[in-house]
Amino acid sequence: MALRFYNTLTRQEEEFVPLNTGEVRLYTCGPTVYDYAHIGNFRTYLWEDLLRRYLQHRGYRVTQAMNLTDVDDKTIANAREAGLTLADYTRKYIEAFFEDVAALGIEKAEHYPRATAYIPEMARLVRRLQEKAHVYESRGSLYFKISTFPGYGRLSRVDPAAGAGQARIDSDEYEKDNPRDFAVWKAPKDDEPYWDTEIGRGRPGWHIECSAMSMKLLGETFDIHTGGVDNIFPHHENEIAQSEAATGKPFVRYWLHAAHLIVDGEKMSKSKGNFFTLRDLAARGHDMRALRYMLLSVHYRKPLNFTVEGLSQAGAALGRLDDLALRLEAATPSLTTGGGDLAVKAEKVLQGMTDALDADLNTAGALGHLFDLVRETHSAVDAGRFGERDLMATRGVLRAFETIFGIRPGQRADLDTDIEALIRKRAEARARKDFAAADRIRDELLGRGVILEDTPQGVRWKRK
RNA sequence: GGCGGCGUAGCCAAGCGGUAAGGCAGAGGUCUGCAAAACCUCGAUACAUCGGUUCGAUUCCGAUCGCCGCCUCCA
Repeated sequence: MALRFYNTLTRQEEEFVPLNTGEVRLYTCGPTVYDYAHIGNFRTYLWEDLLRRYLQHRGYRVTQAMNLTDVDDKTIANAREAGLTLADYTRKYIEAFFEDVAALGIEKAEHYPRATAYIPEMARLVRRLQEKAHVYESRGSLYFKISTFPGYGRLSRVDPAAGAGQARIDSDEYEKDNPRDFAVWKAPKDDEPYWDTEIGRGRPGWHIECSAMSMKLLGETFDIHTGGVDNIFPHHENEIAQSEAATGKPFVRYWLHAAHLIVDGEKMSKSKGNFFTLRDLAARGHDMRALRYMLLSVHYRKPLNFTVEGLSQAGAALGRLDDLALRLEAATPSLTTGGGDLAVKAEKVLQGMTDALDADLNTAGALGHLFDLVRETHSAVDAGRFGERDLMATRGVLRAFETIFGIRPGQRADLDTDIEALIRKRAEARARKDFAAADRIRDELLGRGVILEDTPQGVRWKRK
């Protein structure tokens, strides 16, 4: 089966064929570093991580770029408020972003271009647009004239001829010819950072950043560009206009967009008090692995309703995978030869998972197949129908889950030596049938977050 | 107002023309010193509502209701 993605450009699921065989160039819209990223942002970043991992699993070499927008209205305003230079202010949130990325187990992209490091490239792109008469000046700023780009609106399906809706009626942006024309270069102001470039002094517009950096790092036509649905218009529409107007080439072949995360059924917002950063959740003791599992278990194009109950359900589901992995870690096959029924099942499950993920990254479908195998594996081990081949095959499926979903089943912190000593003491107590003493030790360990399970093969432990 | 998405058991969530995967929670049982874990059994005359197309619709079409989003440099 072929890998297929839903392409926003065509509003259809299409077979994925990269420009160069075996290689995928991927641009994922990253954070504006004016504050901590919230879990809605990470829903998107996590899905992009899955996309990257799955492409790799399918044998593609991936080159990914994720921008860090470190100059825009908000970063400038917040830096001023904090009494810091723009660079000092954004550094803090760039560092925080990478801490969060690490906490969630997101693979690093090949490139994290900062907007302020690509100003000359942006100016050059604007220059090209000027040369082709796509840009006009107004009050010292440069605007892209959308009427000069016939394909405008193809991605978002907005009608460039129609007015921009009632929302902007009272805006004072009357210096534009058309309300939907957008700034590619902003006039310098005394109290704002600015750069001297070949097109003069000023700072870049938001959209030009992504066009300039993506084309510089990935080429003027590349394979996949992603972001949240809110980016479809105006950001990505404008990127297409600028890039294709400048180069005369198709900009991006596949546009993929993730639906939003909502909290308790409502849009997340600071005023509603339902706004969570990763740090908020970690501080409340929530498990980042469970969060990762939860955010990945819902198909990326469906709205995801985040609730604390949902997070704990995700933790419980993940716990089942952990339990299986721990059991397999300790397992000795009951049949050194023979068995093999489960190995056959495992092959089918792996195929089922691949088919599901091939179909526009259907993670929920893939997990359904995985849990079929979980149940049947336990069943086979219980029944003693479990051979060497079965063990290998089952471990193989768990490894595939680990590389694709970025979650390692059975992962646990190491035991302290004094906890190990307690576990041994309890085993001795049980051996002499001193169950009262054994239970005391078990309770004590539970209080320290260690759960014990007595199995025919001996004591197993895991962290709560 | 324009454009787009979503509505499946208590909760989460696949499926998208042939009669409802999976997870969590719950009930009963097996196993266990007791637990835990695991396994077995049990759950939607039914997929928001109402029409239509069809031999047949959760799946296609239309309408209605509800929710979410974009149209303002919010993933």
